[in-house]
Amino acid sequence: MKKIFRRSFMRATSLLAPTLREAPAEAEIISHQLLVRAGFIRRVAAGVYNYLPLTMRVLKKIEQIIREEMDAAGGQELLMPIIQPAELWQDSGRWNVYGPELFRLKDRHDRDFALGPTHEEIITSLVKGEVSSYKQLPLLLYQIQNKYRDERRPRFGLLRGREFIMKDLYSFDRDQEGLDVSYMKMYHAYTKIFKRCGLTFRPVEADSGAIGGSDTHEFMVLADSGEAAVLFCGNEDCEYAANVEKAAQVFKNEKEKEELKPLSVKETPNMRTVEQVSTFLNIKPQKIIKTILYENEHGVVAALVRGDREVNEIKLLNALGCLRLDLAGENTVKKATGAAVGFAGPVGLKGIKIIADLEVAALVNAVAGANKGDAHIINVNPGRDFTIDLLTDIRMVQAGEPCPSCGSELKEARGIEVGQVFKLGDKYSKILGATYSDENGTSKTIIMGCYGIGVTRTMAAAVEQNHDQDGIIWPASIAPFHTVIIPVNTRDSSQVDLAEEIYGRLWSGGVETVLDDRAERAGVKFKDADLIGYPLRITIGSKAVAEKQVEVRVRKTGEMYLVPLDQVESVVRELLGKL
RNA sequence: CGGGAUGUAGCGCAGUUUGGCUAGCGCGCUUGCCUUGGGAGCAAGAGGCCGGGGGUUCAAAUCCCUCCAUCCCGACCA
Repeated sequence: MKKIFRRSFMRATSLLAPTLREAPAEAEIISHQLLVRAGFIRRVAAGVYNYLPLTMRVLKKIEQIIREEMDAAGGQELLMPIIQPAELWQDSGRWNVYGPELFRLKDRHDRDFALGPTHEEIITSLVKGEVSSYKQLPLLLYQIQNKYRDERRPRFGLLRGREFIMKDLYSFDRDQEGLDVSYMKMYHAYTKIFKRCGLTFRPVEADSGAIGGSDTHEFMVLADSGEAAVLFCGNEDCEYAANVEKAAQVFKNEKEKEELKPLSVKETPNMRTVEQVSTFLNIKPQKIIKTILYENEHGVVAALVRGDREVNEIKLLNALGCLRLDLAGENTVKKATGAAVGFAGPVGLKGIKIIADLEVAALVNAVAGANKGDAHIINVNPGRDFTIDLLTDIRMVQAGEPCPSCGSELKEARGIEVGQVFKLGDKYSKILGATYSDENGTSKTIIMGCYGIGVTRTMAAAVEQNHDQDGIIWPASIAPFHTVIIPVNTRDSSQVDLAEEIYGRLWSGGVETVLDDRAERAGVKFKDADLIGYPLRITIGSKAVAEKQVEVRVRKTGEMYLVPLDQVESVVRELLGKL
C-alpha cells in the first residue's frame, strides 16, 4: 500500500483491524459475528480468543471506568496469580465441588494446580495472613485479570468464553452491618460503571447459587440474545426486578369453596401431558396437580405444582437443600410410581418425599396421576388424600403476575449478566480461618462479600445492545476511537492535505482519531467505518475543499453536519459529549 | 457428558452419493492498467499434507477403521 500521507499517528494503513465481508460459520450471535467481521477478535481455540488492537482499546476504556469507580468507592487494586495451588481449593472444599469447570494442571513434580476461575480462596488466605485487627477493617481489594472456566459449552464469542477478563473485588468487614455498607457501595459503583459504559441495564435480585451466601444482585444488560430471563415491575416507580430463578410468587391463600368430593379413578388412555388431560377430562389446567419426579443425592423426590405452572428447579434445589438435582429418568419414574411417565401423582406414593408449591395446597377436588398406566384420579384433596412433606414456593413466576413489592403487573425481558454483587458472609473466612481481634481482644471471623464484573463480556454485551445491519455502534465512552477521517479521493492532494490538517488538530486536541489513508475507494472505507463503529465520521470530499466545510456524520443516528473548518474540533467534542 | 452434524486456500462454500483430480468457485491477497461519495472493472499471479493416523485399491477429498477438532440441541456461570 502506498504511503500517501506524511505524518503517522493512527492510520488505517498501519492499524491491524482486518475486516471481513463474511462472518465465520460458527458465529451465531450478532456480537460474535460483528466483532470478528470488524477485526476485533480472532479465535484461537474454543472459547479462547486473540484480542486485536481495537479490542484492547475498548477493554482499556472499560477497565479505566471500573478502576475509577472502584477506587472512588475505597477499593485498592492488587493482582493475584492465575495459577493457584490445589491445597487452597482443597482447604475450602471446592477442589471437589467445583467439578469439571475447574481447569486443572500439574507441575513437573506432579503437584496439582488450578487456573483460577475466581479468587476467594487466594484472597481470603492473603487477608488471613495480613489482617489481624479490627483497625485494619473494612478492606476492599480488587483486581482485573484473566479468569478460566472450562465451560461445558463455550459459545457466543466473548459472551461465554473459557478464558475471559474479570474485575473481582472482595470486601472484608467486621460484621454484617459493615458488609451491608460495603455491599451498597459496590451496588452504587456498579450502577455508575454500567451507566458510564453507555449500557441499558437493570440490577436484579438473583439466586445465590453455588458460591454460597445470602443477598445477591445481578447486573443485567438488556438484550434479546441474553441467556437469562428477568422479571421486572411494570410500575415505573417500583424498582423490583429479579432473575426468574429468584422471582418470588405472590401467593393469595384462597381456597375454593367447594364440597370435598370422594376420590374416583378415571381412565385416561395415553393422556400424559397436562394439556391432554385437561382437554380429555374437560377441566382447567389450574385444577391439575402436576407431579414431577427428581433425583438428588438422597434419592427421589416428587415436586408438585399446579398444571398451569412450571417447576423452578433453583427454588426446588434450595428448598431441598441438596447439592444436585436431576429430572428423574424414565426407569426411575416407573420404579417409583409403578407407571410410565405422565401418570405420576401424589396419592399413594410411598417412600418418596413430597414437596409441593404453595398453590397446590389450596386446590380442592383436583386431578392428579393415578400412579398406574392410562389413569388419573379426580377429586384429589391435599391433606385428606396425601401428605405434603414440604410446602413452599417452588414454581416459576411468569410475566403478568403481580409484583411482590407493589402488586403491579410483572414484565419479562432477557438479559446478559455483566456483573454480580454478593454477600458471602463467613463462608470462606470461617472455613479458611480468617479472623481479627476486636476492641476487647476477642477473636472474630471476618465477614466477606465478592463483586464481579465480566469485562470482556461487558464489551460483547455493548455490541449486542448497540448495532445495526451495517455494524457496531460504540457508545462514545468505550469506543476504540472517537472519529474516523475519510478523504474520499486519495489522489486529490487538496483532500489529503485537508484530511491531514484536521487529523493533526484532532489528535493534538485529544480526540482519538483514525485517518483512513488507504488508497481504497470511498465506498470501501464507508463500509469499514460503519462496521467498526466509530461514533463519528468526518468525510472530506471535493466539496469540502471548495467550500471549506467538512461533513461530520453521527454513526448512531445517521445525522450529518456541515462544519466550517475552524469549528471541527468543537463540534466533534460537542457531539461526542452527547453520545 | 448424552443426541445430531461438519471438517477442502485467510473467510464463505462446491466437489464425496456413483473412487479417475493435474482439486474448483466467490470474497480477500500480490502486480499492472483503470476507477474514486457506499464493499467498481479488466488482465496476470500467489496461496491446499482435502483435520491427523491407519487401511482397501492400479488409483482415495471421495470407500472402511480410528483418533482429533469445531458447531448445533439438552440440568452450570461473569
